[in-house]
Amino acid sequence: MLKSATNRADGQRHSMAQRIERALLDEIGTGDLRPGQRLDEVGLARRFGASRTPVREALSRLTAQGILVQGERRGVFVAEYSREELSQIFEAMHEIEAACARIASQRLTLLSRSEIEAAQVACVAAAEIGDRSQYLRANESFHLAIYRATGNPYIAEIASEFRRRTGPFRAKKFETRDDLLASARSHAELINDIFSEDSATASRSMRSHMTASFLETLRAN
Amino acid sequence: MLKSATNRADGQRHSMAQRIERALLDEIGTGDLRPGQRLDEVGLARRFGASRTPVREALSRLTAQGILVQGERRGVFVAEYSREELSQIFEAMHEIEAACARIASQRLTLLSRSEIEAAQVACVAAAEIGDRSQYLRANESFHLAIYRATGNPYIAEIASEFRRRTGPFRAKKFETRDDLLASARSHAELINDIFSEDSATASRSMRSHMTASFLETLRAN
DNA sequence: TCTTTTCTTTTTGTATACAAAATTGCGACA
DNA sequence: TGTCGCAATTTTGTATACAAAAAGAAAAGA
Repeated sequence: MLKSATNRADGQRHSMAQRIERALLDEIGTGDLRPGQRLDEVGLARRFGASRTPVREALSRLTAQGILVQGERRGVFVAEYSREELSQIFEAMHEIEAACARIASQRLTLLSRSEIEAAQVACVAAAEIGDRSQYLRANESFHLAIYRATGNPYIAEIASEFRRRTGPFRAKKFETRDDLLASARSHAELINDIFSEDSATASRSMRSHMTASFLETLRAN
Repeated sequence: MLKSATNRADGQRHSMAQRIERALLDEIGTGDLRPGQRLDEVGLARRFGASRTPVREALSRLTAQGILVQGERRGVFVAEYSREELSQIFEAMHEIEAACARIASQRLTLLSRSEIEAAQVACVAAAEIGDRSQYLRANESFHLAIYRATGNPYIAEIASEFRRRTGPFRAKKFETRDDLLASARSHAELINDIFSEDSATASRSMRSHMTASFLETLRAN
């Protein structure tokens, strides 16, 4: 097989290892790969038409990010969390999200306002037609827009990482169209409070949004 | 060469890749490897008496953690930050540290209190004899003890990561014995405020500690 | 002398081979 | 029937080989 960093039709110039990492991240995010599932190196290599080397690199990086965990004995698994662990992760996520909301509310620009609003429009649209996977994407854009609005890529990256890690668990709570609509309504309040440019209000509002999200997630898992 | 996950005299059972990762992390933390320095795969392989494969794995994981960065063109480098980037990183670190202090103050146990106190004793001892590298280690233990006191390994891990990332920059501000003593005195106040078990006080105190640390770091870099 | 082109060397990404552990399955023996 | 031990298989970690791409150096032309 040729070296993989080839020019692709889509113009992307990723290496095979990066492509595999992306693909796995995506499958985990959408819940396609379930927490606790074992990832077999040779199996993945066959699936992606590559050798074990780039698969190994992808798995290693995902492990370093906490998306995957190395089993005590054998194999790499999609990270799986107990109730206790989930609430610890959400506690940490609470803190980061609240900090993002606070900072974002202090640094809002016309651009970031419109990015957040645009994402919210997409959320409402997806919720109204009841398209779950479209809503998941729009919801992610919405939160990423808030992270970007902090103007701080480092805290934004941490927040995104937690979002990726909790993705498969949060995804479970969106079942019915009403779930989506309720989430979108919660966004609306959040936007109001962040756009108020009062950092304490923004932070408090994000905390309440996250608490609600957490409770629903716990119920669904 | 034999497979590397051998039983070692020190009882450690790390793979070669893990050992290389640790070693590099250590050298970066102590400032032995400078920000901006290029890490050559074959050179490292020779240095560690291994092949490129485990070196590659270590570099890949450190890159995923943001300790190293992939240069646009060629090579992996120790992450190097501009003034602007440094202040963004410290802003994020502020938030995490403040959250840790707040949570820790709410969840103090006898064990975590004594761990923090023990680390502080070591800090004072190192500062008094003016042993820089010993102080660096004791200081790290001190902050790790606070992170552990949160009872939340996830937020503790984020905090540790930021500490590792900023290590080479913070290290520069400890030059004279007086620098060490001043830092140790700052710790003492911090301990008081965290042990007061008033979360707002603890958080505020950590913010002021971090702000001071940041300003000194900026001056030194 | 400066630019452009071509050749050489280095570097990077991947494939494959192999050896050491660990796991599993099987059979012997109690 | 249960369990202990041993061989077969799988899995993991590392070494090595190789090909593509990029960087660097040297040579040719203006």
